[in-house]
Amino acid sequence: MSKLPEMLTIGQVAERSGVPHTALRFYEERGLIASERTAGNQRRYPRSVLRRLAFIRTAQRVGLSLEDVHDALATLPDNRTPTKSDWSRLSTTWHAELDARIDALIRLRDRLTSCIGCGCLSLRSCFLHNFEDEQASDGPGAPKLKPASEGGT
Amino acid sequence: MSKLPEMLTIGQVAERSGVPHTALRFYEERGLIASERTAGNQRRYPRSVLRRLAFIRTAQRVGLSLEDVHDALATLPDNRTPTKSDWSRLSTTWHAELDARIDALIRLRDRLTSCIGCGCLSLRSCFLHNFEDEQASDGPGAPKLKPASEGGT
DNA sequence: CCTTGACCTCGACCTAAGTCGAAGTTGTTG
DNA sequence: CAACAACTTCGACTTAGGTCGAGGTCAAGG
Repeated sequence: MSKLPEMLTIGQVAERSGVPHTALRFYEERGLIASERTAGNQRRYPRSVLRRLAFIRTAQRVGLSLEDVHDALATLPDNRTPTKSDWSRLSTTWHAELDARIDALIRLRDRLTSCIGCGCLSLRSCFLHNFEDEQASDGPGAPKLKPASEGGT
Repeated sequence: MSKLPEMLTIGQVAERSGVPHTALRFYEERGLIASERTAGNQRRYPRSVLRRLAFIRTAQRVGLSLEDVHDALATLPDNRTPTKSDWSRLSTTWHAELDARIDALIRLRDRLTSCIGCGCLSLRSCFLHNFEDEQASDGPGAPKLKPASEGGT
């Protein structure tokens, strides 16, 4: 272990993480990542930012908002590489979130499948037919329409 | 079964579906739903729009874009209540999509779990540690960042 | 007939998650 | 030290998915 540079420039981070430099500044503005500055005001990122970014991107891929991610990352320390227990704490939260999403997707898929498989030409008793009522029974005003992120507490 | 009204006003649809009337007009503009007009230019929706809306909202909940939904719904007939085979065709497509998403989520969850469970305090060999390299090996320029919709062909 | 509420269009505005370009500064290298 | 790539900020722009309000029309009841 000899030449691993301590701090990375924004360009290096962009290349290594696959995240555009514009997005990196954007994430920093949003408080998702942090950097130090050189005497000449240029950003220098610790290597740990790469792990943070991997986490952010992964979370996004599964449909979580940057705000959700921000909240989760807020539990990690800013100024040191996260320890196992830091990650563990975070992971536990996300595990539940992921479970919930997986569950919702599976239920949707299975209902769709069983409806189509059930042979009910009239669609009278099936999911697709009745779904409207389930929706309606949320009551008017209830669905405040955050379609892709019901996990955020 | 006597008094089911043939056509619904936008207000009725909004109430029954839980979708705000503003969104209904928006969806119509986007070609996701359709209406007829009265002599006085007011919208009248067939009851089947409720099923369409249920479908749209459900799809959104699992993270699909309105464009994806639009493409799917384009396979349904505009002018008659969809038959079983109409829905079946659509459902088949979505089944694959849902499977893919479920799979991605499960893999993420399990990797997260095994990392935390593995006891690797150094995080040296685990998912979170190595993930950055996976990301980087997509190559620069590869990730064009549609974080939540990699299913759209 | 007149009121009232539901409806119409249209354009402005909103959040999220960024991108793009201009104009100026830094850092590296011949 | 000059050149040039990489960096800086800032504001304008983008797409998706809508919301809001103004100003006008339609429909139903008294």
